[in-house]
Amino acid sequence: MYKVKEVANLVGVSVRTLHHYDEIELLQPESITPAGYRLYTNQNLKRLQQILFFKEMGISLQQIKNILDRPDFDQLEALRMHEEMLKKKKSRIDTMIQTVQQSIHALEHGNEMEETEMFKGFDMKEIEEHQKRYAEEVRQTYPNDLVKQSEQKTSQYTAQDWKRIKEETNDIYQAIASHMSQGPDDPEVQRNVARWHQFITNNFYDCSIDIFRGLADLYVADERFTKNIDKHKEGLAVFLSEAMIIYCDEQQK
Amino acid sequence: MYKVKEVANLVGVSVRTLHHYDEIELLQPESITPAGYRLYTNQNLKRLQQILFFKEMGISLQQIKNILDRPDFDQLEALRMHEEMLKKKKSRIDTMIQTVQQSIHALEHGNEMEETEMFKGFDMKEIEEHQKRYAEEVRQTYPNDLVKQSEQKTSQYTAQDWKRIKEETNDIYQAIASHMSQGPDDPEVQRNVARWHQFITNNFYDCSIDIFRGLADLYVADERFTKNIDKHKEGLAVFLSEAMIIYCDEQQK
DNA sequence: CATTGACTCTAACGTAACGTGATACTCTAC
DNA sequence: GTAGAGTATCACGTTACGTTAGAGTCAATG
Repeated sequence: MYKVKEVANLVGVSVRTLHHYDEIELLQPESITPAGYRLYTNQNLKRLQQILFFKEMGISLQQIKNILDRPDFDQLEALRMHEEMLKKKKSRIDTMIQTVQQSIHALEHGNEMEETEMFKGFDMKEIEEHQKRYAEEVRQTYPNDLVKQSEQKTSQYTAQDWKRIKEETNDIYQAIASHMSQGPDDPEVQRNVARWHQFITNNFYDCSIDIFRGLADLYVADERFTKNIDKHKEGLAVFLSEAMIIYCDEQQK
Repeated sequence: MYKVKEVANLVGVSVRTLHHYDEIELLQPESITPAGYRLYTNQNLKRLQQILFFKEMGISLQQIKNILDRPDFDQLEALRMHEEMLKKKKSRIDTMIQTVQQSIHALEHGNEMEETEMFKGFDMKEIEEHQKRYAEEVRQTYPNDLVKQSEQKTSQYTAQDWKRIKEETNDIYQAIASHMSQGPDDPEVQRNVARWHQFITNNFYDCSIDIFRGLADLYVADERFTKNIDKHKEGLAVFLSEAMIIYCDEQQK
């Protein structure tokens, strides 16, 4: 069992960082003493290691939380991707070292470098590509059979069907959005989440509770979803996601 | 001559980044078209290269500006330090790669890693040390003879002298602080900056205009100075620095 | 010559991930 | 018993842009 400063020293982060991670429920201590002190275990440290690897990859803390909270999170697979990413970062730094050495050489010999040569290595494109790909893999939640089921159903939809679907979607989202101040476990919010669940099963595919839970993650993990949902109301995606998780917890009692 | 998007593409930064650098006077385009378009030259690109190297070192944009604006900025020396820093970053990533490989190995074989082993490489201490040392070297503005002159003078000061010096310092700072809203070129502000200049010469060392200008840089480049001065009023260090530079420009006309 | 799409500008709000400082309680070594 | 280190919460501040909006500019095209 470790106290907060012990963890901070061991790992090389600040106490404030650990407090922050606790606040956002990214890394919550295993237990709390009567005085309110945080106590961390080896299990916490393992999760913290993963967090730091993901951070090194440039993944946001919210996304890291979503990843680590997934029931099907594959630690070994994640470690392999971390290794790949670190090798890419190393390669980028190697390129930058070459650039700086060529810059030194050019300066010492009064030469001019090509513009494209001057900036080799700074480009974050390759790393950002990797981040994107990883995020893409992480949010690949749909089993193929669901995609097929959905495609089978929707391929027969008329424009009228889509209009109805869009209207009902808006209706449900607005109903949930208008109760954001009541909290995600508000009965009215939960009623509409149930509507949403039923709506997906009626119109797209058989949506089990586990799949619905995965969808909740997706709404915040995939910024395209987040953006789209937040068009109804700022912050709705996070709120809806939380409400869906509460709903799933209730259904699975 | 390049337009803003051309530079952005060549270098791998965003247009917004270049706008931002222009706004804070870190990288100002060589010229502006009648339509207000920014035009960059090869000289701008060279400075941008330096900026990106310093950014890679984790130096703040304000500090980068201070460094690059110094008349005695040594580009070759800076490039050498960039190389050194990049090698340290590479070394850190190598350590992290080893950590992740050992983590994979431990997981595959059902072993437990030592806590200290789990977090090797994450620690930014060595890199932060390097940043600090670099910042230290950058703000080493005092020639040794001034330090000696100051030490010679102040070694004879009594407690009464120090009391008087402290009071006069406070007096000058308060006078300047109370005119911050008037702008750094306000006559009253400039009068007190002259007082400050004379005060340093009277009490510490012969303070030439160039040295005074260097001191102005130091007040914002060295966060210990910044913090100390800002105790009088938030933002006073930056304001005083600007006022001192205006004063020096006036003196050197 | 008008149009259009890409590019450019300024302005301003928003954001993530903490740092920092204040205040008060807790714990442990001396 | 005490002092210093460690712990808690709270809340404001910060950096470095991203993003959006609205409007002007430019060059290719029909």
